[in-house]
Amino acid sequence: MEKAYEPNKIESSVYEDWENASCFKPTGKGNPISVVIPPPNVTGVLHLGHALNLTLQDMLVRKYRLSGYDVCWIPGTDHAGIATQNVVEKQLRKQNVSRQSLGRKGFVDKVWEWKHEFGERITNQVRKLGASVDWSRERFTMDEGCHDAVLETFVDLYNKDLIYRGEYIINWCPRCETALSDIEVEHEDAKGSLWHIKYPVVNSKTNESIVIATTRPETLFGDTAIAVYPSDKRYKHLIGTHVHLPLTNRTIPIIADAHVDPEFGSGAVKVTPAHDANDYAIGDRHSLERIKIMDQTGKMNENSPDVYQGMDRFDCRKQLVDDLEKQGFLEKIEDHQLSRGHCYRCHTVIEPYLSKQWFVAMKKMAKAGIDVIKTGDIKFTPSRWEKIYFDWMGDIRDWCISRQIWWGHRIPVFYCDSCDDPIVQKVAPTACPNCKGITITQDEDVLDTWFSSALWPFETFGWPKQNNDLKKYYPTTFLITGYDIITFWVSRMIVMGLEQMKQIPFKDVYIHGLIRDSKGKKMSKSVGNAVDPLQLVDEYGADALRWSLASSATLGGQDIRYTEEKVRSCRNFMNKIWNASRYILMIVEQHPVEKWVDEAGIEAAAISIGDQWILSEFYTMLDKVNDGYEAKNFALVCDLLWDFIWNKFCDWYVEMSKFNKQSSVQVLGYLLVRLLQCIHPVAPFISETLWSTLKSAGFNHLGDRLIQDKWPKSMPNLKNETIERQMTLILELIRETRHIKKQLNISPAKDIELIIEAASETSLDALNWGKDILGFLANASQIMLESSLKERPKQAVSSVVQSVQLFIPLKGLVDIDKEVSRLSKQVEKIEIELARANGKLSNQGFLGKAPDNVVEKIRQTAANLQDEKSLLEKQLAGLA
RNA sequence: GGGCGGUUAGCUCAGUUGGCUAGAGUGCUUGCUUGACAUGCAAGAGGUCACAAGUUCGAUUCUUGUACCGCCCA
Repeated sequence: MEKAYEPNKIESSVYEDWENASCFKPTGKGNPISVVIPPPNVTGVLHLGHALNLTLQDMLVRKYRLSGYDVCWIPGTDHAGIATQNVVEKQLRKQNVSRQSLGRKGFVDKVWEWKHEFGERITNQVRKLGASVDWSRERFTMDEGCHDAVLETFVDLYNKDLIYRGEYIINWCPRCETALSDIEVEHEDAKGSLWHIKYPVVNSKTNESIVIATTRPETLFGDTAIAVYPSDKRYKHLIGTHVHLPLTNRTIPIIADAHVDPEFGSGAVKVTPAHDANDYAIGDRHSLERIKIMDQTGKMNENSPDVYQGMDRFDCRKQLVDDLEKQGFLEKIEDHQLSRGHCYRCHTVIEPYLSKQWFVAMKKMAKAGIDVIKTGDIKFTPSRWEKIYFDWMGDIRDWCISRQIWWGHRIPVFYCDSCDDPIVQKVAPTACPNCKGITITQDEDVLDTWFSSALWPFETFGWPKQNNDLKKYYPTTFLITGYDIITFWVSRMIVMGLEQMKQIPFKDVYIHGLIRDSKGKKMSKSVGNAVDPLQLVDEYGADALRWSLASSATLGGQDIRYTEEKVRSCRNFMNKIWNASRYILMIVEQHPVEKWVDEAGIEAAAISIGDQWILSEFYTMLDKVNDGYEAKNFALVCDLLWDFIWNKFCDWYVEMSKFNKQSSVQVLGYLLVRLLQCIHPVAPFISETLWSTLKSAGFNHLGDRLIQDKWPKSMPNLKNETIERQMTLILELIRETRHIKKQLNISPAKDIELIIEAASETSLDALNWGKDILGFLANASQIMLESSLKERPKQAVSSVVQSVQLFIPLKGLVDIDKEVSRLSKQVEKIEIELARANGKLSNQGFLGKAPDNVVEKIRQTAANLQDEKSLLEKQLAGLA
């Protein structure tokens, strides 16, 4: 074995072996457990958030697999409509090719080419992280099966009046040239202006004008009214009159509408029904005309005066404000804070735009989605996300699902040239069923990507085809994802699962935090603070990265600050495990084992008290680890394993075992095997590698692969609290002895003599069996143990540990003054604690109201402290 | 404007229904080529648990308020 663990030499071959041996496929035995991966964007690259997400799923999946379940974990990728189209378009632009010049079919072909070329990049990254997904079931949200599921759902929902088409104000991205759903718009506070513009009243004898305040002057050409609050005294007399629309020769009416806020700006607002959602509503109430003044790229169109036509909306704003001012229409400009919507894909400012789109009637379906959480059929961890979910679902708006792009599932709606009714069906009709017309065109739009991801938990198992997988694995067992896509994805899967499957899509939803940089900033490519997980895998190994992420996934689901130091420390831990194994193998080589014991034989093989202690500690830890998995407390699981392996097994037991290697070899080997089983879900590569090393080095009883082995069995009979407590005393005595040596500048290696007085029966007991260990690890070849010393040893340094007196005779090295000061300090410390305990015990309220066991504990503490204090004082007196 | 989360050691974070002397990793100090590991070993130092009030025999933990930081929604 190498002196240090070198992950990059072994990881890929280990993974290949698993894959070749079909280790990731369901065994077909045991209770089914099923999971679907949140499909990453097929054209994207893996970031640390994916790494965290995959690690957590893989931990549960591997734990379930070891525990004998029939685990089916489905991988896949998402076609990510707008994002992918943007990426490919950008590539084409470099070759001076536009999407339009290729035509729809040519462009879509290009995207498929791209997908075939780069799609494997991301799945290989998933492999690098060690995710044990069943690649034979890999899916893509645009593959044939998913396409069929999408068509089936669309047609079905349409027939049930749950999908409809209508002309409304939607969020339009003028750069992507498509509609977006409400949640695809990111709102940002921005500094803007409030322009006050004068609209001259028609035929006014007093040359009166009405001043409106607007944040978007360029939409002026689309104004079809001015609205004021009905009882507003300033404007009441003008209601019903008309005003000149500045810079045009149109006139528009002044209307009264109760939704106008008289406090805002001047109290009068311009109404632009085709470019603002509120104005649309006003326009609807007053039957106003809707005039679109921009084209789909955000440029002013033919409905604006000639001079502005073709101008970008923001250039137009500048020009228009300039012109208004020159012609005296601009009253004033005020600073104004506003919230501005941006496209979540390209960050362009969203244009509210009147447009005919397809919608899913979420309002009608939301209640069922809320109920399954209320009843507890679906549980969110941490539960606070349930409230977020309720808020969103309770106030939901219908979901705009049509996108004016080419890459995606084309909407299965067909229009006949000769009649009006749309034909909605999975297969393109050859003739119109109404009028037999044969000129039929398909709807140009594709569906929102999230529409297909919403079907992911059942389309991946073959739906709408009914098959065994679907029967066996739906609903899935759990879902792990980040809180940023609860609304985008989780909520929609729930709604669609209930609608199409009549069953929830998953039972447990674990929501983890997002990964941020070391300063708490969101990681992003454009800011340049994004970290490539693959680079970390190369440098530190996948296991180290996985461990660092899993140990940050606490129950609270807080965001995680990434630091490379953390990964490095986990790499060190992997190396520790590697070297502990290396040591044990060396011992096994020196002391070959004929037959390794199993659970049935380990008790008899645990000869020394150290053996019994470490087994007890191990099984205590194992039970806690099992509870940790139950609670999905990933960080706790990691901490428990780390603490046991490093701080108990390596630091103490392995060191103790050097006292008698021959007798310890069984327990060393027994525990090493079980530790590898325990760490396998978090650190699959190193554990599998060590497993095969062990197998070829005398551990003949091991199965071929750890991944297919078993999770360790609990052994309550090997847990022994007394031994654990007694060992604590021995370890503390060792520590205290080393401490004294250090304080007196005595080499730790120097052999010394120990004189110990243990007055109580339990401590005397502990020392009787533990004194060999004490002597060995504290370098004391002579130990004198008494229940009661006749006199204080002369020329000795002393201390008290758990009411046990410790003397180290050191002729000529004892400095009385220093000893007095050292022991006095200890007394002082104890006195503080003692005062606190006695304070409680003299408090009638405490004695009367605190539970008996608590009172008893404090009594015991006080007695122990008192005891230690007296002993220390006795030692002080003896020094004089 | 509404909601959520956070504030614990120099740094990054745990802390399970209120109860033994508040923990870990990292960093720091000191000493170690101890026959697995310097990616290590040993021994240490380091905290008025943001602040204030309240509930309680008892508050890092529960309630309210304040301050600051972050996120989501409008």
